Amino acid sequence: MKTSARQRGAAGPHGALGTRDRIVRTASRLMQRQGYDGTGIKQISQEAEATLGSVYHFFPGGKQELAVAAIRHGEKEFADELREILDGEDDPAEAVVACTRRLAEGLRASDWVDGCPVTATALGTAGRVPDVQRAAAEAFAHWRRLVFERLRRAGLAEDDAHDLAHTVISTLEGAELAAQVSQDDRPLRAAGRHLARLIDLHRPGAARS
Amino acid sequence: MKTSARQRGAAGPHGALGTRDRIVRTASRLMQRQGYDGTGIKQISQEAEATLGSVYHFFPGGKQELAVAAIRHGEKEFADELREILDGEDDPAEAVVACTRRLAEGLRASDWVDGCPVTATALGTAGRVPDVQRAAAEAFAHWRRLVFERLRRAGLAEDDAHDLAHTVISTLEGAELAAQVSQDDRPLRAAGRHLARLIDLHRPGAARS
DNA sequence: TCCCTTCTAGAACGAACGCTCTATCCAGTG
DNA sequence: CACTGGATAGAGCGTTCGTTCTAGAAGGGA
Repeated sequence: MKTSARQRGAAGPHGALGTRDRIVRTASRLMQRQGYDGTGIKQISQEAEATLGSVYHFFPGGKQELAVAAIRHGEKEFADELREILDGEDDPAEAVVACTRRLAEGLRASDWVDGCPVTATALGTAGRVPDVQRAAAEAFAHWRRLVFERLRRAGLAEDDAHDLAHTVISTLEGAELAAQVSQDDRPLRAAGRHLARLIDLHRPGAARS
Repeated sequence: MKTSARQRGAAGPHGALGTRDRIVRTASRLMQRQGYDGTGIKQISQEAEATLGSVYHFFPGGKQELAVAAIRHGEKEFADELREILDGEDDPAEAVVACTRRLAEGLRASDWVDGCPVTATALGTAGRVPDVQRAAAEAFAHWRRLVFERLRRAGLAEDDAHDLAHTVISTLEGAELAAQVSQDDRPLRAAGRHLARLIDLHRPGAARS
């Protein structure tokens, strides 16, 4: 362990994380709430209990490189959660409903402030920062693949699973967004019910319309 | 007409609009692409061919008041489009598919830059600017009501229409977002197919699962 | 004619922005 | 001990931010 001996108080709200990790996590959290342009490097360095020098030491590419790292961090975090929930239920439809519940819990617990960690960062930079947009696209693709594999494991046909994975991710994102803006979890609950019904419709042996 | 005689060249890309209208439209368009924090008052005034004095004359509340006006403008614009599309098809499921097609066309035409006019503005200010968030929530509610009324007109039960309106708006928003980030209209096409199937399921006389 | 309101015009302010730069600290190596 | 290189520290750069302020220009009513 190279840097741990150098932690000053070792306390603070950041545990025993290295400086780089603290910066990335703080950047991810702040950009999730305030977007790319709304989050300053100095604010990140302060809340991460790092200094400006450290930020530019670890991210010579500046704010853009930091934003990419923040998006990738958010992507992995949500991917882990998604995997856990999807694998925690026997029925794929119930698993998706559990996802909507988890998203609603997270939103409510943060007073409707912490939405999708990728959306807010990516949306404010639409096209202006190609690296950020590419990282965001990869995040969506990754999450979609997790849903796709879960649906395949439940026996759905490849084409059906592929299309449904698209709609599951889109609807989760949109419902989380609508819930956040409306400060109301009804969009997420409706999304859960409807996605479950869509998945059931494509289960092997289910009645096709 | 009070101000029209005062238009300078009357030319420019803004037609014969009044100064206030030019400012609102420009603000809406810029915030749609760059978000709230990414869009400066000076940029708005320049692109609107107005001056800072004019901006603060019409919007004494400053950037926040201007953002609220921009969101309301975007809301009305999309509401008109939505109403037109929903009324343009006999079948409600086909109408929703037409919506996804229109969204895809708009995105592609702008090189995947112009997404939802409300989302980008509202997301960057999550909770920080209550007026903006309230305006965004009203926009979503308004669009949802349009879908709800269309579904009711097609004979759906009130509860079904209510829940479906939620999911239609959420999924349209999410799929537009995913399409924009991925620069690919597949999310919107999948969303259209699945939403249509959901609506068909709830048509009066349709087989219930 | 003069005044008043409405609207246009842009200089100027303090604050914050992203970023660069130099200086310092410390563990490891010889 | 001196030297090295990763990491920390923050003053300061030029620019832009949102906002304020004063001045002027264009009709309408007296």
